[in-house]
Amino acid sequence: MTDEILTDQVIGSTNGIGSRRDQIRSAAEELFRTRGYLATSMRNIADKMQLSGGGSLYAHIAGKEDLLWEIANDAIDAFYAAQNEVLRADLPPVEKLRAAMIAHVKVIMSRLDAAAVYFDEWRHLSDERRTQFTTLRDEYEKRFEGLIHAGIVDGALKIGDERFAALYALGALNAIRRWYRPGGRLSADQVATMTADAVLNGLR
Amino acid sequence: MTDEILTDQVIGSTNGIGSRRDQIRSAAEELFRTRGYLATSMRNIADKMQLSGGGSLYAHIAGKEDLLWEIANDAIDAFYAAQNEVLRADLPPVEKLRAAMIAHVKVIMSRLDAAAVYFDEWRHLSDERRTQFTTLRDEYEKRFEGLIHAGIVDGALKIGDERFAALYALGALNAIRRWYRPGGRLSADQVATMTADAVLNGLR
DNA sequence: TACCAGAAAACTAACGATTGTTAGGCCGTT
DNA sequence: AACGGCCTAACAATCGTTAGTTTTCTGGTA
Repeated sequence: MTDEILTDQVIGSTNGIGSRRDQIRSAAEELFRTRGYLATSMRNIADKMQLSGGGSLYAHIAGKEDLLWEIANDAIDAFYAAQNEVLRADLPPVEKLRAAMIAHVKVIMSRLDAAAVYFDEWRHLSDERRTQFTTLRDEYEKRFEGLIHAGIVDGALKIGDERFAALYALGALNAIRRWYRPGGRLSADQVATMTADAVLNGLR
Repeated sequence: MTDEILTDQVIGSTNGIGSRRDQIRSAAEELFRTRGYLATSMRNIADKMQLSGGGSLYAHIAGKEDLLWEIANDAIDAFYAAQNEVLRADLPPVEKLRAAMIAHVKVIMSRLDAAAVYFDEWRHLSDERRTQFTTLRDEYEKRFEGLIHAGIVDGALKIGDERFAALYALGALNAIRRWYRPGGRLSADQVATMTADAVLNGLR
């Protein structure tokens, strides 16, 4: 959003493997998902980076919560970007809803670590940041609900309760992160289409 | 299981409002859901009980993790009890599956705090207890999958992938705990039947 | 009813461990 | 020489838990 952040991102991406800071954030992402934010210590992150003490990390970051905050924003950006692309497309209402659901699920499957922060660990953000986060997330979900509304108006969806339909749809989609793992029996494409179709059939 | 425990339960239930130990467990349940297990200190629990220090709790309990363990088992027992009642009934396959889904959702809605432990906080159990927990939970979900299998064999469900169907169904049902609150616009009965029907229609 | 002994519950202070974070020094590269 | 990256040690705060003491409750005796 700000010039500051944009500058950081450009500088950080000058070498191929990602800046040291990005590496730290990746390590934190995985630990935050597998153990949880509070159960992950700075020394755990340092261990994963093969550093011998949590203090070494502070040459690159300002604090533990900053990592959580950056990951949460990363996830939000990914969901918005995928959704915006769908919203720009010229499709009939139900097709657009289906595309949005598939896009949503694909973000989850391609970013399982960040998704864990987006769905669970965000509550450990500071008060101010937590409010910012939920505001953006609620807006995202509201746009999703708008697509369902359009589908009902269009007549393709017969479900009566719009609010329930949105909660049900997002709940069913988000649950994927609990069991999907890359390299499993079903491909990401298969999981995405099967899930989106199951939700759509459920609302018809 | 042991005489000890049975005696405790009998003694603990002699007064109307529940034993002090039960009150502590209730307070812990709510805090574990709203803040998370690791973010809840013994002093937080004591505060909620209007006690002036975490030490006071140890006249009634052996340790913090015991609270988590008891709540997790409580939740497991509730799910099993509801499922067993359905399994005993003499119903056609799809009706039985539908009844099991409704029963499952109703346990979640009537025990939101315990459900949070069942779905999220259990991972902070000790290694041994965590293994015991997941074993029981997996068995419960396997029985659920059996009902879906029966529905497919019966011909009422047309979904091809049995494993996916089970994961989708449970995921959609479990998501309810994220937004349902007692006293809301929709009654528990409405939410239960609407959700079960949406899932069934999705698998047909 | 008044009393008292024993138990149960709660209070307070302290413990060792772990937490996030800081500061100062060391080493290799530029 | 200067800098970035890492190491080590230490800090204050907070954690679960323990121990010792005091308060409160309970039930039987006078």
